[in-house]
Order: sequence, then structure tokens, then C-alpha cells
Amino acid sequence: MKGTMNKSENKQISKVSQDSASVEEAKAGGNLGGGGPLKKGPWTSVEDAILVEYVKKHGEGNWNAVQKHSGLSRCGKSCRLRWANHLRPDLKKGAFTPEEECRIIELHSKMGNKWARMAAELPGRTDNEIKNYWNTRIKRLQRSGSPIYPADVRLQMKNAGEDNHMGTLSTGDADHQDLLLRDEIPDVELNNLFSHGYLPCLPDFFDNPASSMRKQGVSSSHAYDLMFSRMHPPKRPRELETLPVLDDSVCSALPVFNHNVEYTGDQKAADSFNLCTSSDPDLNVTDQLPLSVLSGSHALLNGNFFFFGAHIWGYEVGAPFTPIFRDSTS
DNA sequence: AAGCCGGCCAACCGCCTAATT
DNA sequence: CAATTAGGCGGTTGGCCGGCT
Repeated sequence: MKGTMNKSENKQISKVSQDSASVEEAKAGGNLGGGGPLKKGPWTSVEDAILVEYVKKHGEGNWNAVQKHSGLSRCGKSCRLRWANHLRPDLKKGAFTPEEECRIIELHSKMGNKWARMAAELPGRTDNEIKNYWNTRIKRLQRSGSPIYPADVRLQMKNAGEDNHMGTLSTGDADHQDLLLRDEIPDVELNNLFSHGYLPCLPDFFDNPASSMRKQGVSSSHAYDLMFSRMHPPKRPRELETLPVLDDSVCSALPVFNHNVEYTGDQKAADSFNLCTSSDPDLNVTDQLPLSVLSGSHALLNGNFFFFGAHIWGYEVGAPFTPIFRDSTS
């Protein structure tokens, strides 16, 4: 998405220039509802204007009434989507900032593919935007190949599953957990994340003072507030009951940094995850399938690097940007 | 110059849940 | 309590564009 906004803006401009008809024309012409077939496809600037006008008058909601009141030949769903993703005045335009990218990765590590919830954490950004960004990112990772999966983490995950702690993560993500626990879990090469700038602000995190390592579990009310404080009031997270909760068994699998030791970024990552190396006897290289073996669907790709993400970042859920360090003297 | 390919994005589709009747 | 409706969410697709060969 980065650096593509010009492209997108150009697209928008060319589109706008295409439909320079007036609102009246639109109402009188092809955009008129009047019981005819609902229009599909790209929105025109005229339709946008009609929708904006409608929302100004009637407010958000009751989207199915838009067609009736404004003559717009679009279904309610389409109107809602258009408003939410493009016309809302509080939308932030432009590429994601490095901080936002960081936040997305962090949030995804906690939530998985809960785009709407992630969007609630990123003011001015839409779930669609985040989803697109993430999917593109995963595709890039897929192509980069040579994934590495931290064996001890997988082991931890398996153990956690056997101990029935997994159930606290997300009851709605059974398949996801299943995926995670299978040996053919696609690994992601951490080095790629760093070298390709997918983890743009990671070094800053590592440089955080150890004093910031206060533990704040996700199940705490603080974490909950953090998670939903910025949510639009009427918006209720569909899977409220499935908030990911990392209990101790899972948290213990998080990387532990010795802040008395100087790490380079890569060393930190590799060290903290016990990344697969040729000297790792426990890791069967053959069961480390590259992402590219997966079929094209995003769904599988998006298999939520749920735990994985948490391990990447070494954050505790609910404590954004707070790396976990353990003093070697303790 | 033309064709191919991948990135990116907007929008649709199907499903789910809550509210309403 | 069941059926219906509306809104919301995540997955997926199709088209446009630019870069590369």
C-alpha cells in the first residue's frame, strides 16, 4: 500500500472525471432506484455525492432506506460499505505510516484476522484497508520463501494445546489452532521480516529500556479497555467472547531477551526464537514447508500467525509496544 | 511497442448475530 | 419462541496500473 496511493488517487481522479454528471442527472438517470435492478460495480462521484447528502440529512444507519429516500440504486449494504470505507469524514487518507504498520502487525499477532477490531485500534483506517495491506504483505512473504519456524515455540504450542490452555485463545478459531498445531504450519522467515522492512520499528522496541517491561495480561480490564476504547459505540465486536487470552503457559513461550547482552536486530530475533539453524537437532527441516506450498487462497495463508506474531514481538497482549525482557540476574 | 505479471484496491458475496416483529 | 430483517464482518474476486521482459 505504501507508495501506491498516487496510483489509487490517479484511479480515483480518472474515475471522477469520467462521471461528471450532476446529482440531478444521476437521480433521473441510471442511478435512480425506483424498484429497478440495483446497481453494482464502482461508485461514481455522483453516487457518492448522493450518499453523502443522505447521511448529512439522516445520519448513519438505516442503510436500506437510502435507496428509498435518495433514489440511489444501491443496496443498503453497498451504501454502508461505501460510506465506511471511503466517504466517512474521519477517514485517514494515504499510506500507512511505519507506526501504523507496526501496530497492524502487532494487532494481528494478538487478534488474527479480526480486521474490524484492528481497524478500531487504528483511528481513521478501515478494516478493508488493513485487510488488503495484510494480504499483500503475506503474499510478499509467501514469495520470499525459505521460511523458518521456531521449534521450541511449536513445541510450546503443542504442549499448551495438550494442557488445554489453548482453549483460552479463541474459541472461534478452532481451525486456526489446528493449523497452528500441525507440523506443516507454514513458517515465516524472520530475517525477511527484518530485511524487507516488514518490521520497520522493531529495533526501537528492542531499544526500549527494561523498565518498560511491565506485565499486563490481555485478560485485564486495562487490556479490554485498550482493545475497545476507540470502538464506535454501536459497534460490538462479534467475537467478544473469543478475545485472545494468553495465559502463563503461552506467555512463557514468548521470547525472553537478556538486556544485559548486546544484540543486533537479527540476533535478537534469532536468539529469542531459537530459530532453526543447521545446528538445531530438534528441527526436522523436511517438515518446514515454505509458504509457497500453500494453495493460492488467502484464507489459508492468512492462517493467522497468531502465536507466531506474539512471539515475534515479544509483547504481551494488551501492552502494545512493550517488549518483554527478563533480567538475566533474576 | 506489446504482452505478461504482480501489486494494489474497491467492491461483492456469504455468513453470522442482534434486533425487531 | 420463531421468523424476518438489518447490520456487520471476513473472504474473495475482478479490474486497473505500472514495471519488467
